[in-house]
Amino acid sequence: MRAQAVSNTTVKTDFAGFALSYSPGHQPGSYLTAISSLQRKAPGETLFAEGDETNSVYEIVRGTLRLVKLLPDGRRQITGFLSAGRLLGLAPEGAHVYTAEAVTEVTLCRYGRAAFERLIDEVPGFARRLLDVTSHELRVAQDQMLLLGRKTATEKVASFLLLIAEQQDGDGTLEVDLPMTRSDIADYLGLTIETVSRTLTKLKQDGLIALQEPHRIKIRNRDQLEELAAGESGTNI
Amino acid sequence: MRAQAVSNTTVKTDFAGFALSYSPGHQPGSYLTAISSLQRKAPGETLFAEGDETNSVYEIVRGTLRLVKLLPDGRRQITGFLSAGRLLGLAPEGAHVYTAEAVTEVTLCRYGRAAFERLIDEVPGFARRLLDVTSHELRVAQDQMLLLGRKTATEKVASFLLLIAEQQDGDGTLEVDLPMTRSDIADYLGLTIETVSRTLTKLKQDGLIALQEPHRIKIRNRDQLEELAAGESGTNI
DNA sequence: CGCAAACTTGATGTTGCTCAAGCTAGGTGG
DNA sequence: CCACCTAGCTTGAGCAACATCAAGTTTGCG
Repeated sequence: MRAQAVSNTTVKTDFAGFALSYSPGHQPGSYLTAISSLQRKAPGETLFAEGDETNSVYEIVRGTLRLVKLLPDGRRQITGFLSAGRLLGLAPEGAHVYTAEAVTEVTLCRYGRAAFERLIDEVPGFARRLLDVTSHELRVAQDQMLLLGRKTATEKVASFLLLIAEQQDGDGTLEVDLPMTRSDIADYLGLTIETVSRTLTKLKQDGLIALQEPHRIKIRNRDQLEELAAGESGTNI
Repeated sequence: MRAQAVSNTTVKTDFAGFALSYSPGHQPGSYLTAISSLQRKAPGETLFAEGDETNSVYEIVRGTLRLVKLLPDGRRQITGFLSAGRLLGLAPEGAHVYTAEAVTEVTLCRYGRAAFERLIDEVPGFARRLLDVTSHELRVAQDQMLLLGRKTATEKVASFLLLIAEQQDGDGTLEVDLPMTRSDIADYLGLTIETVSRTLTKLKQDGLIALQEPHRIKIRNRDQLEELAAGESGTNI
């Protein structure tokens, strides 16, 4: 594995950029393509499963992953969709607590856990950077708890669309690409496929979004969508 | 503020112990009572509110806090109950993303943010320790997402009782103290007060728990409660 | 002892789930 | 190149879990 063999100085620089990749406006993959421990996964493939030993840390170079938790009878909760620049596999306990699966074709950069751990302890400021990144993820997780526990189906779907829109462009277009299936969206929002579909149809009928193809939506009335997502109950028609 | 004025060496030792306080079996408060920046909150009092500037970091010495997120119309989600040894206020963004309120009488140790930040950067291994703690919190948050999104009311309540039982003793007794109200439990589980009450009554009737006083329950059949909590749908009578 | 807040219990209502059918699109083989 | 076939999406009808509304009851504090 190249990441482990590489000289300390080189790795240090890479990892520093790597951690910085969480800041807004970074260029995904630009600092990583130079490193050779790249890996690919086809849509639907599993990167690692819940319970697996954690012996690697990954950064996503391109594509989208989903993090999945399952109940014994098959009920599924997706705790997040990760795309370029995101880090995963950094579990201090010995085992992964979720399954990571490719949504689209995914390119990843893989690091040996031992080497990665060593860097955390040795590279000044690196642990701090990871702490900030993880704290941010925790904040996002808390927002998601509010969504799952207290928002209505419409509010959930509106929040989801805005979340995806935000992490895709940030600026003008408002054309949003949904690489995941309705089933994935449902399991992310704690709903069923049918409810997601009906809700999207309703948002379309109300003129808040356009839905040409199932995986391509356009936000037509961002303000109203944001009011819905925020849960200002007055707006819930 | 004493924490900021204290010599570097002293603070370093305190904070190291502080971070270590997350390991199982620590003695809450033992290393902190020596530091004078202690603070008390009566039940119901607010430590800080969502949106407030983050200018302090706190460790709980004694008592229980709840972390609250609100929707504009008043719907409430509790993202966690924290007790002795837990750290809060460590938000890398400038503002708190939840409100922290005392459930019971609470004693806290307060640190100035600037001093705390300095320590993260200067004390070797401290950032790493905080990273591990935060990663663990993230793992717990993901479990809670599974609960909120996919578990039934009975499964939620069973999970909650076991969670509280676990963080209270760990060993034999199985007598659990619930310092929070039904309303708090409901807002933690994404349910209503009535559903929580009915579910507890049902668990009592089925002989899984005993409920002498509203805030004191006894686990009578841990195995079956655990099956319920895990969501093995067969067991859901 | 009295009072307010919290809890329990019951009757009814509604959101979102389940079950069921049809539709659409993309990929494959003739 | 077209037709089929399958996975995914949409739509509809009925249902169930949990919410809401409404009393009562208990608890614990002053």
